[in-house]
Amino acid sequence: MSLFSLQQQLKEEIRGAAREMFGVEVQQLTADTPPKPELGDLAFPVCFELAKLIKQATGEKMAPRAIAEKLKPRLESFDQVARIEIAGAGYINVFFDRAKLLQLFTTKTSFEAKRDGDLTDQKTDQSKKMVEHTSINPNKAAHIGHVRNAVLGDTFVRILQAAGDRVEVQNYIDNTGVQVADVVVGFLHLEAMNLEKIKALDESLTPDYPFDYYCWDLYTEVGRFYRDGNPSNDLNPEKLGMRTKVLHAIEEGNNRIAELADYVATRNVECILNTMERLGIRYDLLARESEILHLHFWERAFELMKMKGVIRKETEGKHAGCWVMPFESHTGTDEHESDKIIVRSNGTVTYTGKDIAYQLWKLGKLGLNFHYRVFRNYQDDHTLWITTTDAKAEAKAGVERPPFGGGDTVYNVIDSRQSYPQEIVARGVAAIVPEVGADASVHFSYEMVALSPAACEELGITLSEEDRAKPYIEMSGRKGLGVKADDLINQLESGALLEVEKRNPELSETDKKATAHEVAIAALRYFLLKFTRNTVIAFDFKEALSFEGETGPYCQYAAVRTNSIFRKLGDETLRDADSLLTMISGDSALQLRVSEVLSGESGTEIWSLVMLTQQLDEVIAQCRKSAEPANLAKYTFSVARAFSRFYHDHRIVTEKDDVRRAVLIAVTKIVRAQLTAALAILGIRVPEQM
RNA sequence: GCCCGCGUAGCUCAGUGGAUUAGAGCGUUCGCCUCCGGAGCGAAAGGUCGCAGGUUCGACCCCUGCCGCGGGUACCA
Repeated sequence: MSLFSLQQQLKEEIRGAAREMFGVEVQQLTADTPPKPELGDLAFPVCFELAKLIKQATGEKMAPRAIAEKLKPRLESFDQVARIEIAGAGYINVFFDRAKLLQLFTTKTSFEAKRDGDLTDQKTDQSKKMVEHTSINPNKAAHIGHVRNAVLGDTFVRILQAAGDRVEVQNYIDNTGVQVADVVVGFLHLEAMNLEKIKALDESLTPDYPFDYYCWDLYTEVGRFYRDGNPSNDLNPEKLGMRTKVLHAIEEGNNRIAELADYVATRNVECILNTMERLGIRYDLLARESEILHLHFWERAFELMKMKGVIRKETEGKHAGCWVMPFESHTGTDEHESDKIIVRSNGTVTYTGKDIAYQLWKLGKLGLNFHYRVFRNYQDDHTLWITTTDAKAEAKAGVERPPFGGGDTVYNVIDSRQSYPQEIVARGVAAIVPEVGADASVHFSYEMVALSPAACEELGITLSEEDRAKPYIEMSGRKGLGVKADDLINQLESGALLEVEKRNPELSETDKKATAHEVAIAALRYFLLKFTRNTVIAFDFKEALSFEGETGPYCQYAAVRTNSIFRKLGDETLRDADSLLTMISGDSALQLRVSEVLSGESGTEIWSLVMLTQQLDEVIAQCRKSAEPANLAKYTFSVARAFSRFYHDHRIVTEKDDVRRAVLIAVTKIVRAQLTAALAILGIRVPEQM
C-alpha cells in the first residue's frame, strides 16, 4: 500500500463521519504535510470547512476544535495510525505507526504497486491524451528556447504516463511556411543552388557544422538580404516578392521549388530529431502542414465552419472580402479588437484557420485522416511515423500503425505569446463541435527563454543601446540571435567529461563519455524544468553549466550514492536486513526496537525523509492537474537534499546494530526507488557512477 | 486604450485552500575527509513579500486602485 492510498482511506473515513455525524457533504478535502515533523505526518484542515458547512446547514456554530475532537476516534481506529492530535485552531494531525509503515513501504514501492495494478485509485478509462510539442520550423537548428518547449512537453508526457494515462506525442512540422520559404530563397538567390547542388553541399558538411547549422546562418543572411544588407533598413518589397513566389510554389506542390523545399525541410527535421534524441525526447507522429493542405483538411474545416455559422464573410468595412470569426466578447470600437480573420481577402488561409483544421483532426472531429509512412525507427523498437499524401505508403511499412488522432484532451505546448491565437483556435473548435467544448483544447503555455545582455556579450553579439538597457533580449532565429541546442549540449558534455575523468579515472573512454552525456542532459533538463512555466528564463551560461547546488547532477549524485551503498553491502547483509523487517508484524519486541530507531530527534529526521519519498504519487497527480512540471523538479531536489543529509548523518554499511542497520538500509532502498522514478519522469537517468 | 503575466534576500527563483521563526540555489563569511565518493554536509549574515486601501478573528496569499517591467492585441506565425 502506498501513502497515497492510505490517505484516500482516511479521507473516505472523514467524509463518512461528516455525513453520519453532521449530515454534511465535504467537497474539498485536502491532506497537508504539517510544517514541522513534530506536528505529525499528515494534517487535515478539514474542520474549518466543516464549521462553515455545519453553520450553513443547521445554523449551529461549532468550533473547529470541537469538530476535530469528534472525528478523532474514527481516525484512531486505523491500524496504521498511532495517534491523532488536535492542534492549532482545529487541525487534525495524524501520527502514523512508523514501524508498520516502514515495512509497508519497503515491501512494495508505490511504483511497483502501480505496475502490478494493486492501487485502489487505478484508472480504468482509456481515454487518450495528446501532447504536441517541439514543432520547430524546419529551416534551421534548434536553439535553447526550442529546447524549453521540447523538455517541458516531454516531461509532461512522462508525468501523464506515470499517472497511468494513454498519451500520443506529436511534433508539428510547418514545412510549407514562410520560414522554410526564406531559406529556400537563400539557396536559390543567394547561393544560386539547385537541388543537386544542395545535396552535394549536404554531403560535404562535417558533423561539427551540419545542415541545420548551415541553414541557421543562411537564414540570417536572408534576413539581411531582405533589408538590402542593413538591419535598420525597411524590407525591400521586390525581394519580399521572391519569398511570396517561393511560398506559393511550395504550397502548390509538384514543382521543382516544392521539391527543393521538401528536401531542405526534411533534412532540418532529421537534424532537429537528432538533437532531441540526445535529450531523450521522442515522438509518435510528425504531422506536416503540407498534408493538411493537400489532403484538404482545411477545405473540410472551412465547410464545417460555414455550415455551423462560426465564420461569416464580410462584405464591407476594412475586412471586406475576408471570412472572419466574430468575437462575441469584444468590447468595441477599437480597431485592435475586431473580429479574427480566418481567410484573407485574397482567398488564402491564415495560420489560425489551418490550426483549427489540425485541432479538429486531433480531437477526431474532422472526418478526414492523414496517410502515414514510417519516418524513423528508434533504437528500442519505437517507431516514428510521418504524415504523407501517399495512400499506399502505410502498407509498405511492415509495422502496425497506431490509431493516430482522436484525443480526448489535446495539450498544445506553445509559448505564451501565442495565447491569443490559441484561444481563437479553442473557441473556434468549440463552436464547430460544441459537444467537445473549449476545455478539450489546452494551451500548455510557457514563457520564452531570453538572453541576458551579459550572455549576449559572451556570445560575441554587439547590442544596440536600446537592447543593452533591457532586462533581457529575446532570441531570434531571424537575426541569428540565440544559443544553439547542440552547442550548449556539447559544452555541457565536455564540462561533465572533465569532472568524470577527475573522479573516475579507471573508467573506459566509452563509459566516461556515456556518463558525461547523462550528467550533461540532467543539467540541461533540470535547468529548464526548475523554473515554473510562466517565468521568463533569462539565460545565464554560468547557471546553466553548473553541476552544483540545485541542479540535475546534484539530484543524480544522490541517486548514484544510493546505488553505491547497495554495491558495498554484501548480499547476505541485505538479505538479513530484508528478512528482519518482514518479521516486524509477528514480533512485537522487534517492532518496538524498530520504533525506537525511528523515534526521537534523529529518528524523526529519518522518518520525515521516508514520508517525503512517499509523496511522489501525490506530486505527480498535482503536476498532471496543474500541468506544471517544475513542481516535480523541485520535489525531486528536496528528496535528493534530504537524502544527502541522511547520508551524511548515518553510516549505513558499517552500522553495528542489526535492527538499526536494517532500518537504514530499508530507508535507502525506499529513497533509491522513489528518487530514481522521479528522475526518470524528468527524463534524467542515473549512471552507475559519476 | 484593452487583455494576460510578473514585481518575495545582493543575484536567480520557489511558495501559500489562513498554523508561531517567509523558503531554496548562487554569491559572501566561518566550520567539516578517524570518509558508505566533498558534484557533499553544517553554521552565520542577508527580507517593511512593489505601494495604498478593503474583506477577515487572522492576508505574502483573496478583492479594488495605483506604480514599475514584460508580452499580446496584424489580411505574421
